[in-house]
Amino acid sequence: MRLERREMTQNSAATPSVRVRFAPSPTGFFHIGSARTALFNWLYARHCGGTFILRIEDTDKERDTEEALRVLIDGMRWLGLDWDEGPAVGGDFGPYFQSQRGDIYREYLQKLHNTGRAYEKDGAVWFRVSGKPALIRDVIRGDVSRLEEKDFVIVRSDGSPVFHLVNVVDDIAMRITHVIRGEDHLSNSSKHVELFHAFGQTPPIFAHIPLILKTVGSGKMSKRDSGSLVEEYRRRHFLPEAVRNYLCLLGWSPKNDREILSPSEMTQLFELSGINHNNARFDEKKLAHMNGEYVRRLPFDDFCCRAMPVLQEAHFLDGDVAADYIHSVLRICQEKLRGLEDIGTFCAYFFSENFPRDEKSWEKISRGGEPLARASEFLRAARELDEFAAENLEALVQQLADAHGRKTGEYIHAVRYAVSGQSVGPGFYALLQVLGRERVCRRLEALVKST
RNA sequence: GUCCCGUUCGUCUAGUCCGGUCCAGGACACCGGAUUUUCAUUCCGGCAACAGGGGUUCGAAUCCCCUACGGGACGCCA
Repeated sequence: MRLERREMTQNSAATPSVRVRFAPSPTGFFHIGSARTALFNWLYARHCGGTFILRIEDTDKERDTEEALRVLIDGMRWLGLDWDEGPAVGGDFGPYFQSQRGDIYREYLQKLHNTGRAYEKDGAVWFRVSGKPALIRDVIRGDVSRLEEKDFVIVRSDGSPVFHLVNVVDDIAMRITHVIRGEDHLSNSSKHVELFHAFGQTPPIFAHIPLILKTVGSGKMSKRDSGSLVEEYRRRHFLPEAVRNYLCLLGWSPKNDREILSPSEMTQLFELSGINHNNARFDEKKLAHMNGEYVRRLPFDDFCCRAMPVLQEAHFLDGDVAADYIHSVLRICQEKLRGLEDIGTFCAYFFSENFPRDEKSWEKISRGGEPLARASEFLRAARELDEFAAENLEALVQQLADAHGRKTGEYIHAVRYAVSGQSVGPGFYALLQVLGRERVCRRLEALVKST
């Protein structure tokens, strides 16, 4: 795979190898919008056989960067966005933390002083603009011209360099070919283009991607909005591949009506020119739907591996639970789950006698018949059954229904509620078989006696 | 206020560059039906959009202009 990519770049000899970067500042959160920016950079690098760089813009000393960096790195890894250069992996253009690049910034700043483009005022260093409109070459928007009218600060009076300067210097020093970032930076880009020219450099190609808007209300999504943080989905046991898949479809489309895409399909089809121009509203329901689809499609073994931590977290496995039993439960539940986070409520009655009961379903069942009577009839018959297996149970319910002139559904509803407290769940007969005769009869007895 | 970007079903989008095959396709959500057990699974069906107005053209969702609306940026934040 790696070799193939290298070959591809060599074949398109005229274009230098693509180098893109994701340059977050560690704030302690990994915003879903940042994640998508990272994803688009990653996809483009992988598509072109280029290099994906992770650069940490940690110029704010106030924050607890240790912990904040962890959130970022964990989030990136969780989403499967591996970087070729950056923290933990190194590279030829480091260091990859801006807090460690002071000498490089001073060196570049000197160039601006030498050419008269930088001057001091009020203790800060200012950049002298050219007075001409900057041309922003953007693969998504086309050419955008913008006049940067006023000089701006590039080094604060406390000596620390400003974002605009370090961003451009790093992009030059790291030989970035494409700057893929949020549209909120489009207006900044005229400043950056001016700086590139002042350093005697051709600016990189820009790709300003549309923003992600709040689900309801106006404005872009912020970290305060529900569902806006990557770590939240991780905590809720969403599958990272589902989150990644949803994110790549927000502002980009493979143009063939396909939605579930494997990573290799994604990287193969991804093009910057195919990115939309307009902002997209975030839709948690669609994400949840996609997550459910991924969960149901998981190979069973894989599903088990991912479900185990969820069972543990719900304390379902605190006692001694046989591995076979767990597997049987998971086997019948997988096809019905909307997401791993539902396991807590969906599977509780398999592991505890102290499971929640949905009173509303009971009322509904009671309105339509006499569930207690059906439960008693079933209980008597179930005790006598030779073998407590799905086929036998199905035959038994059919017999009861025939004998009493009732619908099988009446027995099923009553018994399901008695043993699970729910009106929904896995296939009924499989459910009983997995629970086993002893547990089923005990729960039926409890219900019949209690009323 | 100034500058920049945008505008197809409620939402994400295909179609726009290269005008006719689009009385606009897919998906989520919603509504209905089927699976003679439910359902949150699966299958089938339904609802629903080219922001408005002017051009150009035999013909415009697609090209041009204006208006309206939405978004972003205007920091010694990043």
